[in-house]
Amino acid sequence: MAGGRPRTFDSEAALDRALEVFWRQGYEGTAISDLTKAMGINNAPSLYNAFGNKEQLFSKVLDRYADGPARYIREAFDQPTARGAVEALLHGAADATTDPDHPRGCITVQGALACSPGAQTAREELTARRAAGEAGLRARLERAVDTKELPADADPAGLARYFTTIYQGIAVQAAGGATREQLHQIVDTAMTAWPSRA
Amino acid sequence: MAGGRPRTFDSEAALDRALEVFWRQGYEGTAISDLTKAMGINNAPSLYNAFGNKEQLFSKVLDRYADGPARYIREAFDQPTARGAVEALLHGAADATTDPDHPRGCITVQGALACSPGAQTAREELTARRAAGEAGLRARLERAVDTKELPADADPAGLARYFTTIYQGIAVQAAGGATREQLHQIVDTAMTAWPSRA
DNA sequence: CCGGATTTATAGCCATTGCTAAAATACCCC
DNA sequence: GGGGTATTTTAGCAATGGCTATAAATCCGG
Repeated sequence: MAGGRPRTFDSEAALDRALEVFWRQGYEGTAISDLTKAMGINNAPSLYNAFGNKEQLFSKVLDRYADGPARYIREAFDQPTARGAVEALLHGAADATTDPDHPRGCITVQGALACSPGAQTAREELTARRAAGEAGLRARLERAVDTKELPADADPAGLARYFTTIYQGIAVQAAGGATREQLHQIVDTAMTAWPSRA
Repeated sequence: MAGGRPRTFDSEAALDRALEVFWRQGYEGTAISDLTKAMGINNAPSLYNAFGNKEQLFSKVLDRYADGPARYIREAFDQPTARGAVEALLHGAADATTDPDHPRGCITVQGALACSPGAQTAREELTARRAAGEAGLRARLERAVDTKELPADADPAGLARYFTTIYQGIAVQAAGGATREQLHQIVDTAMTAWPSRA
């Protein structure tokens, strides 16, 4: 009743299940036994054999997150205008963080904001991913200055930080129980700060 | 070398030490042994005797937080104008979340955003405290409508959610390493959304 | 139908988790 | 100085943490 060749086991589906658990419980609140149970893996050794240790699994899960539930982030940058990109990003966040098919909030924010010394690596990985998102937004806004969509005196770095702050605040609000409609309204208010050509 | 009457042990100072640990490591990332070490208590039983269990200690720590490092929040509401109150609140957050004498961020946000089922009580307590802060802000903004500082068609509840979102986003930004100056700039941008008397 | 490769499962590592009963100690008041 | 009280200590509970060595079971290629 044991063993055999690789059963072409669907590791993507398993990662999706692991994502749900990490998303809901955070890195430190998730035990290996929680993961094996959720992933349909019977024993811890099988999990370690397939995905490495907890940190490595978490990293793979974050990749899967970016390609799945958070794909809207990358897609937002494809909008023709920078303003459209920011709107797609933030309204997408309002939807994604309240999707009834997933835990509330954003794993990148709530996965490991504060944690014990033993989880610093996970925390730093999340910090880096958040910084990467902000940097991508800044790049898009810089381009908008070049194309004159934004005035020459606009501050792309400052605006990127502001809208990233909105994004992260939305994640906290969602984790606290805010409704989807309330979050969309927050986005509308936030967009008020968009620079007008004086 | 053991025992004795109550040594009028300074429990406030001990709570301040516990606050530092919970603040930096979160509820679930903090072990009782971390707390006893930081608080200058030799044994776990002494801690339980003095402060109850972990949840109760956490709650006491949050009270101490509200009266100490986060006192600026209550004080912000004393500003003569609602706009002044919001500015005091958010600029105060920019300072407090980057105070070199304390861990970065806000314990109310990063204490237990996502956690295991065993820490739900702590999570719910933080959620409630965040909601209470938002409710206080809403009340202040409703008063501003009454006094005509805000236009009659302003939405106090929506504005309170927006500025609370900024507040919480600032906490995440601070935890991620943003500088104090960057946070103050975010606040300035956020205040752009303040309703103007059309 | 067997040998070799591979993945399972069993069992257990060592450390720590939050928490507590019982015993030992030190203090204050009389 | 003795009695009573309060506290600290020692020791340990049952459970779990992440992780792994060993061994059993299964499949494939031949």
